[in-house]
Amino acid sequence: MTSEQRRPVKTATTSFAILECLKERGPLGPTKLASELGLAKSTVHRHLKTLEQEGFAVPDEGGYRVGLRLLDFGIYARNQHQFYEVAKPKVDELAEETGEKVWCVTEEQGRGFHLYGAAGKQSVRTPAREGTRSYLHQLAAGKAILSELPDERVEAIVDQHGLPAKTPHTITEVDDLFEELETIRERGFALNREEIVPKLHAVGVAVTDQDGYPVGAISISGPSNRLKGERLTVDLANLLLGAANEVEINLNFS
Amino acid sequence: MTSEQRRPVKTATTSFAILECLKERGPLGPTKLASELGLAKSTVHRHLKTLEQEGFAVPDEGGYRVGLRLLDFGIYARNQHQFYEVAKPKVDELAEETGEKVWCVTEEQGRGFHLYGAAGKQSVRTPAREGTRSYLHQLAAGKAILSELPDERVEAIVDQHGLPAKTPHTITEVDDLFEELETIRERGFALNREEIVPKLHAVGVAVTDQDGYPVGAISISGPSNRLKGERLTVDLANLLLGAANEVEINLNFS
DNA sequence: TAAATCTGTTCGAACAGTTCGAACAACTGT
DNA sequence: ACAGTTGTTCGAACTGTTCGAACAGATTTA
Repeated sequence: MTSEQRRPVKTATTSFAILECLKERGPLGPTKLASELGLAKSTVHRHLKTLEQEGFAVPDEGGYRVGLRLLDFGIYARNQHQFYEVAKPKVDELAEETGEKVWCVTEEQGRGFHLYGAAGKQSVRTPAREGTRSYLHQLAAGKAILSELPDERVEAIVDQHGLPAKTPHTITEVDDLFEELETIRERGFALNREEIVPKLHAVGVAVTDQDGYPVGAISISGPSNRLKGERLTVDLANLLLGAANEVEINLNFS
Repeated sequence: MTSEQRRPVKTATTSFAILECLKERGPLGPTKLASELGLAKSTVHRHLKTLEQEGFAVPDEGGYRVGLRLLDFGIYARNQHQFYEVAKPKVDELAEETGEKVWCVTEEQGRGFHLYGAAGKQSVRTPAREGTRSYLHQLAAGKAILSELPDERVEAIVDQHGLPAKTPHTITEVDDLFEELETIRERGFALNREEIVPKLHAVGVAVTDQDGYPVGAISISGPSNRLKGERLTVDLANLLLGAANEVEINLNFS
């Protein structure tokens, strides 16, 4: 589907690489960026000035940082998903009700994107953040989405992105994944037990449109000693199933 | 300060122009984009494929749209501002308390960026959105920020961006602007009376750091027939002044 | 205080990469 | 089935990017 491209626009690619580097390694100047990316100082300099003119990079003490212009684009991208605006109030509600961290996640290009998260009173800090891109098989919400996708789509996604591991519990074999997806389809919700972060558990339920295609998923995550047993697989799971169902109905009338 | 650049990276610029066009004119294909931007179809096609590979553009029915990868960058850019995380809870609180729309805004490259907004119960819909970039002189929050900047910085900003009008009430003369800023400094808060949207009023108060430099501003906006008289210039203004003061204290201890 | 060592910036030439148009393939709708 | 549209591929011309070296400015060291 999204196969390798023959001739990407190399110049644009380096501009993006610079932005990526600014995001990953904090504020940097031309010199450090150049050595980091294996480019000439002057080349990076010219790119930075262009990025600055566009508002995508901003000079800061210690170098350049990612500019707020990108927030404009990012928020716009999020608002395009009607799933976001419908799910958001439900996510807030669930966070309030459960006290845990609640996320809504959607799929794009075979990856999971954290659209919106709400933190309940006793919620723990996780590496996830709004906008974060994750592998679908490493998320409860992601597995819930995968379970509603046609098998050939799942295969294409695995082909493209693989099944990289984050912890010893991450699913890394295709057969295991399909088995897991079958289980999820049977019981209606997905579980995540330390598959992305040690000591972190989660439940996830997919939200589908009228055609049964998954537009996203909602998940609740928290410490493994609190999210276990019946609380996880009955109380929270049922809460989520109800919420997802409501979102589905609201989606069909908007 | 940010003067015209001699030789911008033209190729990168066209990639950005394509993204901008996708944001402004909704999903488009290579053909329409090409005619819109005055480029060859094949050129746009190659750029789109590159953008897709990077996750910045995504194929959709009817063409390409802006990808969620940009949300990742945008949210990161927002999180870099400690003003955001400190002001956010206060903005929520003010929205709850007043029932109106409350924003926190920061300045970057002489423009105002809407970092975060909360909608109170009776709040009205405005063109602003999270991430939106506006001219500082058209916003209550923006004028509050300008009032705390050194005069030469204000002059540089006016030089660079001008004083474009949105309504007949927008300030368009430099002298008027400086007079207004002086008034704002005297009374401590900024007012906006239909200067950006007809029938929309707002109050804004700047938040400064230890050195007195403005890191942003908070504003309350709503319909002109509700935000007027003492409610606007006494009740809401005092509420904002208190909130801004709290944010300033919290900023100094984080 | 001056030398030394960073960093960011400018410039021209060589090369690499982008741009364009035309031709082809894949769809859509009539 | 056909006409009109859109998306895609390809090679050649040329424009624009890349690089290294040299300069200026700032910061640190002796």
